[in-house]
Amino acid sequence: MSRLYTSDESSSADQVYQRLRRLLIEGHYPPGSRLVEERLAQDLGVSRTPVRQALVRAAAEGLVQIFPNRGAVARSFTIDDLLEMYDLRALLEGHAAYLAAQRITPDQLARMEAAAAALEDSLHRTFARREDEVHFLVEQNAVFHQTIAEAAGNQRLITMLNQIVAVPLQFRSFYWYRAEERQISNFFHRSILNALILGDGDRARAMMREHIFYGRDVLLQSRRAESAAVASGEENVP
Amino acid sequence: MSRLYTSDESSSADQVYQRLRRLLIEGHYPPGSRLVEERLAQDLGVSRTPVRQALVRAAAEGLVQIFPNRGAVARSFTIDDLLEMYDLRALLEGHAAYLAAQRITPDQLARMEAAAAALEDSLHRTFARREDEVHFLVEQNAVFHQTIAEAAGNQRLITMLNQIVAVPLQFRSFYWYRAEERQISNFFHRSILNALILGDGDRARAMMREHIFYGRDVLLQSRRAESAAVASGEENVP
DNA sequence: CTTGGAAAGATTGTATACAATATAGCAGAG
DNA sequence: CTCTGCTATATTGTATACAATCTTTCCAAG
Repeated sequence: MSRLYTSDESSSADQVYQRLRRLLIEGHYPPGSRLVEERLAQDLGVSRTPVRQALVRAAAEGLVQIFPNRGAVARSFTIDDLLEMYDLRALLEGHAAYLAAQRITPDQLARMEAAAAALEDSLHRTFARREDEVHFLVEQNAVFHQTIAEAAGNQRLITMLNQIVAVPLQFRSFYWYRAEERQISNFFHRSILNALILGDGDRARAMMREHIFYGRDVLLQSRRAESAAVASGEENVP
Repeated sequence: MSRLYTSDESSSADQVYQRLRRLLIEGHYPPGSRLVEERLAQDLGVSRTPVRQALVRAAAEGLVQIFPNRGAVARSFTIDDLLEMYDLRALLEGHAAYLAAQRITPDQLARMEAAAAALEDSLHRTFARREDEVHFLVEQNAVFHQTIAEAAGNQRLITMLNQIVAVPLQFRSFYWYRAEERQISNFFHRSILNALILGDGDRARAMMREHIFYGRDVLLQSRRAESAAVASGEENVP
């Protein structure tokens, strides 16, 4: 029997899905907005067929909600939703850190070290646009966390984390605004890194959990401030 | 704006997905077999369009693998895959049990009690067909575990557990064959139940983890026996 | 002025047709 | 006899057409 491809999935209207996902995460199609298939098809330059598949997939991932005969809506997150997700994230990433402590390779450690250093340096750098800065920070942060998941050596854990972390950036970007929070975040990164170097899984888990709960609290704080602002007369759905 | 439906998803070719899922879990279309769209369409009495969507969804859930331009295959699980899944299941269900200890309602406890009792009684009952027995046991067991997930009060946790537990029954059914293992399993159920009644989250988690690891070990043992049998000249893919 | 209901419009759900791609089988050269 | 390349077949991927369903609008009755 001829060998089937080893790769999971790639190329073609899988790209439609990737683009849709990106659009959702980056905040075009804001939470709560309707996702009319024809419109998406035109935006992405394809027919409705691949769009539909992408929507089904995004729904399975929790990024959109599909109401039968009524269409898809970019998922909106209540505060309770965010609490649930962060709770699971702490559980899963904490576990990932625990596992990683016993298996991480020097190469992976180096990658994490580089990401942590980049985040620290960025405090003293200036960027052309605020957007660029946020993008850079989000990316380096993703490298740090994804490397841990990778080092844990559990493919399904990686998949689950990708699902959980796929919350629209909109909700997370403010996180990177203030210097104080970034410094604390950097401190957590260093603590986690140290624990991993020492092979101390318990400590790595504990620090990772605290790191994530800290992020959650910052998010909720700003979320509350935002909803207060909205309550005073600001609208975001056309 | 008129209120959108609260229900998540139901009715229509969502049913195609449910049926496909069932077929996969129950072992028609055994692991590794090709899932040709047209054939599935005929089997289910619809066109390829809804079948394709169901396949995409099943792929997102990990039940099938889709190879671009080459079609879908009922996912086959290596021993490592099973280890990964049980590791996560212990983590997630353990956490669910921990959370449930603080929030479970008398009604939910009663449901679990009934399921546990049904599993105990079944040891002394006779069924018309072995199949019926396995079906009954799997169902009661599902009630027990799903109620805990429900009591944990985290919707996303429920979703994730559904994904993890969706391993083809084929792999799990043997689990119910021997009386000794069933007795031990029942004992774990009672231990978990007690911990929940007492509101002791730590113990509930610990017992749940052991329960799941025990199931894993039984599974792996029989899996190894089975693969030894296959090695001696038995084929299952036409 | 509000409410009920029917018709028009918009959008989703499914089937089918066709294009793109991979697989298998066969022929011919080495 | 084996290996390479070409053609035929099977299957997937996408677009489009039409049916089913929901939403909105408008008008009449209360």
